[in-house]
Amino acid sequence: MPELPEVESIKIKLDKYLVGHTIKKVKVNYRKSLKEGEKKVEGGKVKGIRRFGKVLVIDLDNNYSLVIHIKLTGQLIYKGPNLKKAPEISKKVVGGVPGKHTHVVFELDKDGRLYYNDYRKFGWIKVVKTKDVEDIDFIKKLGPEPLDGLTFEKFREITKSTKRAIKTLLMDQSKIGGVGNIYANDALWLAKIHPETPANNLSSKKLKKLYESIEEVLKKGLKYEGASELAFVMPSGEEGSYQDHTLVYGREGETCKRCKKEEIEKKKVGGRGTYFCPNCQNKK
DNA sequence: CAGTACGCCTGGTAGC
DNA sequence: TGCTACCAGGCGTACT
Repeated sequence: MPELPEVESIKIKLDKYLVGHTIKKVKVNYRKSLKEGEKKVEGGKVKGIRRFGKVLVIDLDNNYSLVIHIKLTGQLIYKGPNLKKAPEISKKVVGGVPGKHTHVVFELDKDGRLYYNDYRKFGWIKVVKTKDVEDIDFIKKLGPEPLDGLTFEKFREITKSTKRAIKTLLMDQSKIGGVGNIYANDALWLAKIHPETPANNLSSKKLKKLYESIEEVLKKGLKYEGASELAFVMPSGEEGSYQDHTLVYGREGETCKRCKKEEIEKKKVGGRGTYFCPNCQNKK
């Protein structure tokens, strides 16, 4: 599911394609995706793209911004002059572009288009004044980011303050911003920590290893431009490739890459599918 | 206050 | 084959 590396990969592409374009018209096909205010962005020229955790912000030169959370299956697909050759659109773009899951269409100048697809309709787009972006609830509550601002001291403080399962804590956006299921699973495997270990039971040594592991898996995710499982694609319509390089995520039944002794197990932790090696990641 | 269950959605899949 | 029932999953909300 789109997490920090996936959303950052989208951001990098949007920076390339969108900046300089003017939004001419916005068409909303499904009201829950964009509730109100779309007229306010018409006529605005894209100045830049920002990311806060898993949220994207498109800043315009008319003092308004688009804040976008693509949740599980949202897709932002660009067509226009800044994408020279039309790439092959992944079949993960269910229904096509535009298609039956295209809920919002941004018509741009120079005959460009930005399509918002979302087949499960969990994602949202908000129109807010640029100066108010950091005041919207989701961003205001967001914890520090692993690759930008989360120090080890802060990480230790967060983990020491609760007995919740470490994996659930890693995915709590109000504690740490940007980590979701894929990278939480992989970081815990890399640090050899059982996902259900109470956060405040981890030794300093384990914590340090986990802190470094989170950074490592996120960087690897960025290198491969995110994991295209479910519906993640970049604005070009192309997939990322981290799904081919996950450490444990999605590898139920496969032999552990490290110990080569046990098979990866899957169980629910805090209601989420969780993968781990019962040999490497013991509870001690 | 901290922690958890539920609802939002639809494509995919298991079971018949 | 075709039908139904159920599930995943980020996050807001309601509840304990």
